[in-house]
Amino acid sequence: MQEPTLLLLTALADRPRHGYAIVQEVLAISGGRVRLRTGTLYGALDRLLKEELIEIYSEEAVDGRLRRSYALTACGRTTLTAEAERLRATAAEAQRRLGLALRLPRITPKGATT
Amino acid sequence: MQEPTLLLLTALADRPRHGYAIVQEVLAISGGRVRLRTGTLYGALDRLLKEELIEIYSEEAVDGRLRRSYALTACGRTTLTAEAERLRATAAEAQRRLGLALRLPRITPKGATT
DNA sequence: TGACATATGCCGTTGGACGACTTATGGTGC
DNA sequence: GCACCATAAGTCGTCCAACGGCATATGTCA
Repeated sequence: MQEPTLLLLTALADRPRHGYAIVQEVLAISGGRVRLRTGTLYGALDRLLKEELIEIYSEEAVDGRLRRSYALTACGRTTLTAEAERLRATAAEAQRRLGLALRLPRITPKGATT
Repeated sequence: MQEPTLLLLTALADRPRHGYAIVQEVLAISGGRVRLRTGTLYGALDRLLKEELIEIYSEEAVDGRLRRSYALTACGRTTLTAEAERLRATAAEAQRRLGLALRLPRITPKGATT
């Protein structure tokens, strides 16, 4: 699972949200770093609905325009929990290894002037 | 940055490694979950060389066959550090939100028999 | 009136990951 | 002696998630 998808699920973790609110929430979660494109958003929503990780929570007509809100399914919650744990472990291992780094002699293959 | 790439950089975080050793290391780091295909590996190595996140550390001829080993550059190390921190923060936020989950009434949009 | 936020959605492109394949050596077991 | 697996490096075509751009519509504020 890639970051945009994971952030999307995270945005639904505390409560259901509609499309535009998801974009705002992902922006907040990621500290302004990830601005979901609507192409990514609705593509991902369709995919996640198909995979039954999310479901339509409500459909209201606001000014004759459909407003859908989406929620995590139980399966989606389980998946997000697992993904978050996997991510945490991967990040921890990377940080551990960065700390372990050996101070190796720097070989300069092309005879660069060091 | 996607997971395979991040794991590849992580595999180089403690010391230089050649291609096959990277595959083994990524397998270990990920707890047997991620088996890098050689297509992914050499594609990523080429890309990361171009981006100067990694460099060729040594080239020895073993039995007339070239064996290259790759190392993180300073830039690669910085990037990996940043990516790991970003990942850690994302995972933490997901876990926090999973804990925050509201117990909302379950709306069953299609009149499903609960 | 024009700009911007809110809000939903489609479509074509791109790029990273993937699966399958090739080549080569050395060791282990039958 | 031969088959099979581990080690080792690499290519190529495909696929799909993400992306950028676009269309559409309403409400609000200057």
